[in-house]
Amino acid sequence: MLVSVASGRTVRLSDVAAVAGVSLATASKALNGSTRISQATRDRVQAAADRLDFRPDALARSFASGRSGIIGVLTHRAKNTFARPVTIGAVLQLGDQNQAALVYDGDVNESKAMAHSLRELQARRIDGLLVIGDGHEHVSPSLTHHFEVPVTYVFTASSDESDVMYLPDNRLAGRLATEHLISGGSTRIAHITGPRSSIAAGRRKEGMRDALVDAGLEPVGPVIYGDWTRQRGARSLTELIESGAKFDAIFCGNDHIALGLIDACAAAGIRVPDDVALVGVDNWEGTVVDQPGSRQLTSVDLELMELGRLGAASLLMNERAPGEHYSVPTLVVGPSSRR
Amino acid sequence: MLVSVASGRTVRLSDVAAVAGVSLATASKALNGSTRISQATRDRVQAAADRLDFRPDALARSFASGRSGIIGVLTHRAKNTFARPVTIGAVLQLGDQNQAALVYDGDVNESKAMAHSLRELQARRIDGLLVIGDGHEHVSPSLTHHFEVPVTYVFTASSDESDVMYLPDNRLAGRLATEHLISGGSTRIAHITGPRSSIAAGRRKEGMRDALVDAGLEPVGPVIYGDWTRQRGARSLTELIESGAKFDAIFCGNDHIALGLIDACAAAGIRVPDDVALVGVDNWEGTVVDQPGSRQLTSVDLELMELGRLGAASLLMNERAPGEHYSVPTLVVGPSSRR
DNA sequence: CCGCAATGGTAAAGCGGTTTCGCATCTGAC
DNA sequence: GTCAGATGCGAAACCGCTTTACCATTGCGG
Repeated sequence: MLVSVASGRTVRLSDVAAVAGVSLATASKALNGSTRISQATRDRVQAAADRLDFRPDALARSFASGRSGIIGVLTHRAKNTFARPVTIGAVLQLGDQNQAALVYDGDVNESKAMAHSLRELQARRIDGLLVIGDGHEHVSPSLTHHFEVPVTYVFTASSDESDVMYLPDNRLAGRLATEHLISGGSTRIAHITGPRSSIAAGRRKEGMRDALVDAGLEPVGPVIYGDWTRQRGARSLTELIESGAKFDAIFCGNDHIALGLIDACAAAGIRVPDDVALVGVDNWEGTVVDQPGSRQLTSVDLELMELGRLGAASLLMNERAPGEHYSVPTLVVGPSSRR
Repeated sequence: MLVSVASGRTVRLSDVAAVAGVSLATASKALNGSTRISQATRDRVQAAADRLDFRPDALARSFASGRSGIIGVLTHRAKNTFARPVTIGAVLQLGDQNQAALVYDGDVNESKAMAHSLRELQARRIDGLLVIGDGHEHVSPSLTHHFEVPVTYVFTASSDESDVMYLPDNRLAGRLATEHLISGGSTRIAHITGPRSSIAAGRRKEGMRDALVDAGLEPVGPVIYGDWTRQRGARSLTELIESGAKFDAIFCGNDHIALGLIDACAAAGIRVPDDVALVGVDNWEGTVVDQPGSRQLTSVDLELMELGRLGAASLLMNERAPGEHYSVPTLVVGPSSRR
């Protein structure tokens, strides 16, 4: 129905060679892109291969050529983090390129389990390694020198700046959010975000500042640092108000904070978006299923799945530029900023 | 820091054999579990292997033994569905068992792309195939006869009942939700759910009925079928009220419907949970990040990641029981039912 | 025409293990 | 003391393809 499975025995390269009337080696070269073979022969072999429905035994091919077709993936607590869409993206991209993924989950800080994973990966003759972090909160120790194959860091920075890294463009995210608020008419924009130690938070703030400068606006109130949770977001509102700042919009470091602010505003009688427009980051409402009508927030989507895809694809490229590369965030508009 | 990588060249079995003073064949047999080898020799070889830090080249081993160490995974639109946690669980489980995952994403209904994926998988000499569906809405066509390796269906039923299937226990989910409402004091429980065609919806309803029967209660009002969306959930409330039913709780087929009902109740001046207690299914609020305080709903978590793990693990078992197997759902209590 | 380079193709050597098969050696029974 | 059977080990085949020699043509300039 779906596929007429090959009848009987599997077709070997030797069969193709026999049918085409050439030697094994010639057949191999004809099918792979070697020069030093006439076009006529190449066509003949190709025809024979097509007719026999030849599919090379990937395992044997790997073995002979030294490439396993397997990419190692090291995730940092993939279970309950934002790394999940990244991992999904990476795995799908690898599949698109016919590469298998050997995924080890662990905690970068548990060096014992980590060591075990690393050794397992080394033994597997993987063709490349993808290290998937947990956002851009900190810097991860570089593992590159442990491997002879390309290593890419996704969703985390490596301690070695010459490593290949793929990160969400947090700075641009901050800019997009802020520009959106400005274009909606806001002129007094405050900022409530995650921990001061978070690199991502820092970059988002920079992006906000860029946008403000471009628009000739001044920041309003102190930047309120906290953690990424809903409750903390709610409490931060009080803090912001007590600072005496007068604001008509808040750029929230992430969606949880923004949701906390929605609660807090409701409690304080502040109308959203009429009195205060809110924008968050992560688009986590859209992460699972994006159904119209289920959205509360305007948010910047960091395109994490795309990030995973980019990172995975980088491993198979010939020319790999060191340093940071970015996925491009997109703005998703919801009721919290729509006036 | 993390690992002191083996110095210099990789250790081959021949090295081990040389050090142990035995032949290649003997070394191989000693390390794998062959009988016909003396315990003394076995120990000697093992010691040598340990000392040299020998790790067999997985690729060569695969090639010789015929097992690739790769499991094929066929997902149905993994991008934007509930299949994502299932896929993550499967991939992590495979990693735990040192198996690589070759993931192809597609639409089961697009037979052309599907055929391509299947052929690719067949060529890869995969050791098993995991078919990941998109819930238990319909029945998927069985692919088992296309492969000579074990095939497991996860998160979907196969058209062949003798296939190995892993599904969420939707019936138990319905029972858990209903029993929770009953234990909270509700006696008049209505039901608003997804499409009549959905197998999952049907089972959840059955589970609800089981619990009602056990408690000596009668169903209240007609079962309202619709789709799984928030808006539709909201509209269904009107429909339920117009039916004339008097209810003090609603078991919602999923969380989106439940969220729609929360909106609709608020608009209609019905207090949740005081006037009407609500329970949903999916626990999608907890799917991304479960932070205290960010929860609105009581919901039954279908444990989809665990489901993926179970399915993946089944491929490597020796004895595979045909038919349906279940992951056990858990109840997560939130404000929507807490009185 | 001869020699050399370029070209098309083949035979054979891996790749790094596992597994079969056969030869020793050792054991124990008669 | 012999001989059958069990046991331990090593030589060699093998998995299916890639790749590196190397040989045989052909083409061309001198």
